[in-house]
Amino acid sequence: MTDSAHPSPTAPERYNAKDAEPRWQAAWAQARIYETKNDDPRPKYYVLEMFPYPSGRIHMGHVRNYAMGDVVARYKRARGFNVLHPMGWDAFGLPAENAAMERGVNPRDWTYANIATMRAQLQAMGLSLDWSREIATCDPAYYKHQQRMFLDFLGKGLVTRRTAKVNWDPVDHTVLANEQVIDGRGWRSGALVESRELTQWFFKITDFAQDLYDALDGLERWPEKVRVMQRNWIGRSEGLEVRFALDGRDGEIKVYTTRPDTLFGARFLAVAADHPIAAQVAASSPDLQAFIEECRRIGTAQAAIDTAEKLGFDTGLKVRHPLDPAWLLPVYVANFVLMEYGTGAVFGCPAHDQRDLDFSNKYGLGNTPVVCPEGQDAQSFVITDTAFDGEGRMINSRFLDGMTTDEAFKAVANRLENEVLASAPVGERKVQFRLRDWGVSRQRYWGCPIPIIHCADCGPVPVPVADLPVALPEHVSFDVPGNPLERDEAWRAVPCPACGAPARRETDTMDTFVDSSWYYARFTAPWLSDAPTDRVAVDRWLAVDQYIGGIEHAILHLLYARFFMRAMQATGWSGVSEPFGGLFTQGMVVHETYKDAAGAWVAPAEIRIASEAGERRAIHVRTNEPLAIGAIEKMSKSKRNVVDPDDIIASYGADTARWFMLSDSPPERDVIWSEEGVQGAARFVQRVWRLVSAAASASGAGGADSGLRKAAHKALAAVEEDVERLRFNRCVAHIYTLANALEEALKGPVSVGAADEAAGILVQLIAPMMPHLAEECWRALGREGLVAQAPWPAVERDLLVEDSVTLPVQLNGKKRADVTVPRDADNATVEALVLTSEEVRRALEGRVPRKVIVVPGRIVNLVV
RNA sequence: GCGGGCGUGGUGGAACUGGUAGACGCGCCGGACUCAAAAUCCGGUUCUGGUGACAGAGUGUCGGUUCGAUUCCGACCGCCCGCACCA
Repeated sequence: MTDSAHPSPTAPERYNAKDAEPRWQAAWAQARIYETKNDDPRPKYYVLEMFPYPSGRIHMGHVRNYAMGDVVARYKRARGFNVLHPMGWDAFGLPAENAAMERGVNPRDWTYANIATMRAQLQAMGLSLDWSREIATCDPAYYKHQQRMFLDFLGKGLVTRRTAKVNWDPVDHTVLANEQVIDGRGWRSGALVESRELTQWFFKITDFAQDLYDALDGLERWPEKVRVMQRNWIGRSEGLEVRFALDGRDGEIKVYTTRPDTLFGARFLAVAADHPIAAQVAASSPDLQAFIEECRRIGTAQAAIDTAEKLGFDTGLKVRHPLDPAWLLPVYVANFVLMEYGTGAVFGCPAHDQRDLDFSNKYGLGNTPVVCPEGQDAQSFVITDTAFDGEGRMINSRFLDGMTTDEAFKAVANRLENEVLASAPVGERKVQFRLRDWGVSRQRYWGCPIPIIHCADCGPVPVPVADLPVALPEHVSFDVPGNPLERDEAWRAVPCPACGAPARRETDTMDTFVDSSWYYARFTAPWLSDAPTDRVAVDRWLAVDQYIGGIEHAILHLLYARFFMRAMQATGWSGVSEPFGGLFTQGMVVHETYKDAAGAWVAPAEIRIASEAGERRAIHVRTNEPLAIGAIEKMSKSKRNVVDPDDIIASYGADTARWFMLSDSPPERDVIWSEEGVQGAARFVQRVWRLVSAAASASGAGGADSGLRKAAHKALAAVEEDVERLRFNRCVAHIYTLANALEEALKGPVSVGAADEAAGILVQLIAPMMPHLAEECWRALGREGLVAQAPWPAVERDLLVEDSVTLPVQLNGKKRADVTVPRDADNATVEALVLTSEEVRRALEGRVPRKVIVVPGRIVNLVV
């Protein structure tokens, strides 16, 4: 350091992150200390952050995510675990194709260039990653195994091909899974999705619906919020499927209901617009045909559903009530009935379902209340425009009258299961799920090819395993919209593996969520070329002990991965069914927004913060123009409130960025990135360096050092507890407290031993968060080797126990005094000491306590 | 509408299973060092009254349980998130 104009002989040098960080990164890489061996006998710990899409550059969200994971990895390593902490790239996806279309680059070249940039950025963060296990999902060495598993799943009946109504994204020109449609719009493009009938490959996630639902209860280390979301998405319900016979003609309509108890309240039947019965009637009714088309038109625009009125069309058909063949019910086609759920038909019970009531009131179908709330007089119980959907006693329901809703459910189910219509039971108990099968076909180039060959004679034929991978053709053009694979005749034309006749390859590729559904399993043995997984390795490492990522994957990725593990288990590629034992969803990185007088957004890099009359003001660096400070929002290009990690690392160093990320907010909440906060973190980096330097050169001949030792071990114990629970902001607070104590101690006489011990503990406590600074300090203290390899220090429990304890004394719940008592004094002794205390006697003003409550070690309350 | 969560100083947030509310950081105010700046250090910082020790009030609002409530219960107000014609 020679940049100081007036170097002081006593002032220690400033810590230079720019010099130290690359130096320690090189030292770690050279010692290969983060490379993990599968045969290491120590207990395993698998920590994983959701791998990034190589979009070009890392952003602050990545910094936060990976900083958290790295703290856990480094801490667990110090605690003696064999830690697996790998990194890879979720490398297939549309942005690569968009870049190809806009700039004429090859998607592969674009992706790998981004990977190179982002890998360098992650390395500059000093993450303790095992780069020897790096994988990219666009590598044929990866997706070949995915194709293999696709074929295995197909063999097990877990993959099917069928024609179905699917969500079509007109902007991205591809199909989307149900999970990828948010509020009727594509999750990436934001375009309103359209409904199209296409032949698609599906993963039969519904085969595991019950297990995926039940196993959520066992995921105790997942946020409750995510479990609730998955439960709702799977949407389990128990009910009865009831067959209604058509009157005056052959046929029946199947209805699924969760309320068979209300069957005597039925007033009508309604079927979906695309129900077969509707089509039959429409064949001879142009009016119904027009109505069905109207429903379809409205139905495609999901957003219209909220405002859409309940509309129906009377088909003229009648069905017989299953509990009374003489009772006829009209059949409507209704716009609110979904073909996709249940049987596509419902029976309408207006009194006990709001939607049915609205419909009934509109078409004058009336209602019959059949469930009377407890405590309500049955005679006067009338429904007008608010349906009653609670529980109660059955009324107007013949043999059910007087039963509870539960009893009535069972009674109806039992009777209809034993009633016969056309040689089959009228009713059947069924469990329904909202979850649909996962459509994985995507009409895009930059994805994993589906390993199927279509033959005119043999139909879809699996590609033989020996022929895998089905690799993407390298030279493709994007000058025409759509999937270039469809136009690549040289790639498409292949002989049928079954009969040898000329055939053509499947041109759809797999949803990129397939790629990310098993990468964590691949990390356990990524070098394997002849199989997706090594059973010994995958069974040993999984489940991932701590998975960290954004809440936006609560359903998508986290549900798909749970399915995929089960499918891998069914095909022998894993012995484990749950991929992630512990899940943590971190909050976003947000930032203030700034606008100039003209209303244009101004980036944080272009402003400085000044304070005038005690008020924060934003000033434009170049023009000195005052700027309006706007709302705090998620970092986004459109609001220009983005801070580039590279800039922060260049000016402050990675440790400062990591420390600030971890310090300011609880990790599950959003963190506000602020210039003041970063500067605070940078100040602390220098302060630690100064303190450690001072401790290293301390030469005091002893003194009252037990306070310092206590502070060090208290901080150590507290950090242990909080880092285990990922409460990094509290770890930071404990570390500050220790730094304050050390600084205080170094001002007076202190023993060299105590100062050295406390400084050593301080360095080890910061090491998981600020690894480079910690190494530099470790060396300054004269310790051997790398702090990254040093075992975690042991807490001396004796130091945590105080000999005497100062108890607050309350009078009627208000604190009036402090009284110091021996630690192990019994309640009577404490009471005596308190009552003789001068302070307490003054506060009592001669009154005698009616009651004395002593909570050992905590508090004393006197009631007067 | 249904489900989940949250309301604490100027600010981000602490407070273990009911036991000293505001730890720790940021900001701000005052001071020291300096020709000056940066850096650093010292003191203060919930509100009200008082020079002061101290007194009173205080965790969205109202009520309850308790010796004692940010914490438990009830009602209400506000905010955030998820789902939403699911039969």
